[in-house]
Amino acid sequence: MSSAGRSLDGGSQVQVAAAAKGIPEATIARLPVYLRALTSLADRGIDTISSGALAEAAGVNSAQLRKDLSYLGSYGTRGVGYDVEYLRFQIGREVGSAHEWPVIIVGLGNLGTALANYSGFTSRGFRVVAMVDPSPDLIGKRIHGVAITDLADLEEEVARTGAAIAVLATPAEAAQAVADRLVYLGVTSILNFAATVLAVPDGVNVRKVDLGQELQILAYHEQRKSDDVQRELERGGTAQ
Amino acid sequence: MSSAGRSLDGGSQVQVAAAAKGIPEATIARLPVYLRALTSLADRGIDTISSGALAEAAGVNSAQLRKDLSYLGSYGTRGVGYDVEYLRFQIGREVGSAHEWPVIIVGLGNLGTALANYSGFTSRGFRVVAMVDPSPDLIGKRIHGVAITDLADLEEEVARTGAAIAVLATPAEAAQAVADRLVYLGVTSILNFAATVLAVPDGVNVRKVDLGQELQILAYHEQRKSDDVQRELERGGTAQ
DNA sequence: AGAAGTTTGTGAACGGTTGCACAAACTCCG
DNA sequence: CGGAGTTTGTGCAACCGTTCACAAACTTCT
Ligand SMILES: NC(=O)c1ccc[n+]([C@@H]2O[C@H](COP(=O)([O-])OP(=O)(O)OC[C@H]3O[C@@H](n4cnc5c(N)ncnc54)[C@H](O)[C@@H]3O)[C@@H](O)[C@H]2O)c1
Ligand SMILES: NC(=O)c1ccc[n+]([C@@H]2O[C@H](COP(=O)([O-])OP(=O)(O)OC[C@H]3O[C@@H](n4cnc5c(N)ncnc54)[C@H](O)[C@@H]3O)[C@@H](O)[C@H]2O)c1
Repeated sequence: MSSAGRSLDGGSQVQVAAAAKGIPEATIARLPVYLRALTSLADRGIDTISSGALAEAAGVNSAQLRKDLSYLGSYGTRGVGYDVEYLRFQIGREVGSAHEWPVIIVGLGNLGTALANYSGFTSRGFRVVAMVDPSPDLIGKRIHGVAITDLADLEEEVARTGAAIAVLATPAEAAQAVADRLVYLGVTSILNFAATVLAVPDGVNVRKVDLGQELQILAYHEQRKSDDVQRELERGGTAQ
Repeated sequence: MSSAGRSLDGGSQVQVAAAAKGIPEATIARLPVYLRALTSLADRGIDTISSGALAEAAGVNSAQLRKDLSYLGSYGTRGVGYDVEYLRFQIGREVGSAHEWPVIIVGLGNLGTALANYSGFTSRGFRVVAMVDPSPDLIGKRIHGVAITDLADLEEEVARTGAAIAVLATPAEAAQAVADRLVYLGVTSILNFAATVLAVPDGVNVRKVDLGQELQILAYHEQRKSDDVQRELERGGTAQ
């Protein structure tokens, strides 16, 4: 039960909910980066910026930035640039930070607790409205004024808070079962920290964050770097 | 100082160290996923698997899996499949989990501490050999037998441990300065958790993990889901 | 007002990634 | 031993994402 249309994930985090309107997935992934850069600029009192400067702040090519923004509309002025505050508003509206999203965290071990304590959450339009864990040691504890409740009460908590976004920080073995329950309860977005591939029906978006995977990608490149040095030494030493 | 060839990051995590040999970056990003699936299979006593079954476990298309593996060599047997243990060894060798990589963590607040406590680290070929933080409350504390040292001793710690991979979990404001020092000390791979764009010279690989970004991508899709419902209601109500 | 300078928005070319479809290579069974 | 069945490895075509390059639209200066 509950492993219908797949829509799995695996390395490339691309999966669309239904038939998309038009903005490419790659662009969507960059919008938050632009938003952060704009916020930083606004904080420093800058109110107009060119695509070149904003692109540099966001770490992308300026043509790419302009193309990305062009999917949202024509919010710049030729010969001038973009109004920081206005552009921020427009991207924010697109990304959905107009209203505050209620989020439920499942699993409050090492990682889940760190996430719950994280303040950067709030400033980006998310609020942790519920936290559940089966451990008696954790139930009742409060983080930022919200109490941890029993995993058994997951149903009530989701219903009570209306959270559509869940953060999964349980052991890998438990992740799929929890995800199934969440999906059944109407959760349609899951951020998965457990090192496992989640099967969810179509219409549910899953993004995974896998620290081990990231490190292994870095290790691969490290490996190649030392391989190269090795090869160079050999070439120098025993010149064929 | 120290912002030479850029090699920045921004949404799409693609950046190659030098001139790559041949394996596409997209494939490299999936190898750890395959590795994890193979380990899980091996634990369950399965010793042979077809591309179809492995692809399902990894959440990818079977043609893609076969193509990915073909970059490494011909490790399968037609009509049979892949030997789990052998394939695991081969991918592991490629990814660099043959030897254990020393890793230094900078910044041991909420997140850094959670990472340091994380055991899944070790099982994937990484060992936290040093942890530094400027806070007097943290210096001297031990996690898994390793003591937290003063940020001022960063130079000695990197030299002593020979770590080429660093994990950055400092506040965003401090990240660039720490990265500059790390790069100067010879660190060539950085996993960045701070919500900021790092500028590093060519030859240094940066991967970033940004929880806020991930949530905002999910929020975007949530937004569109409710937009769709909205539009449908309107269409039903005031049928033009 | 007109010319020179600046910067956006986008068509078009390019390069990388994915998935199909099928020959080649194997196993199994009669 | 030969034919049926299975599964890999890969050429190829479609797709997606990135970057170049330039006209259009604006500002500024004279
Ligand atoms: N800690 C890290 O830095 C880190 C990094 C990357 C990935 N992860 C992954 O994140 C997950 C959590 O890691 P952690 O270090 O916090 O582990 P942890 O063991 O500290 O915490 C797991 C928590 O989940 C709870 N739990 C157990 N069974 C549950 C269930 N069926 N439903 C809901 N909750 C349940 C436990 O009570 C515990 O509080 C793991 O899958 C881990 O692989 C952790
Ligand atoms: N906690 C999370 O769940 C979470 C999630 C996503 C991103 N982040 C990001 O990760 C980073 C760390 O988050 P956190 O919640 O652990 O913050 P934190 O404030 O709990 O920890 C930051 C740590 O960095 C140390 N530090 C301060 N200045 C430093 C410097 N110059 N060099 C080295 N260390 C320094 C501090 O002493 C502290 O221990 C932040 O950039 C945050 O935005 C955190």
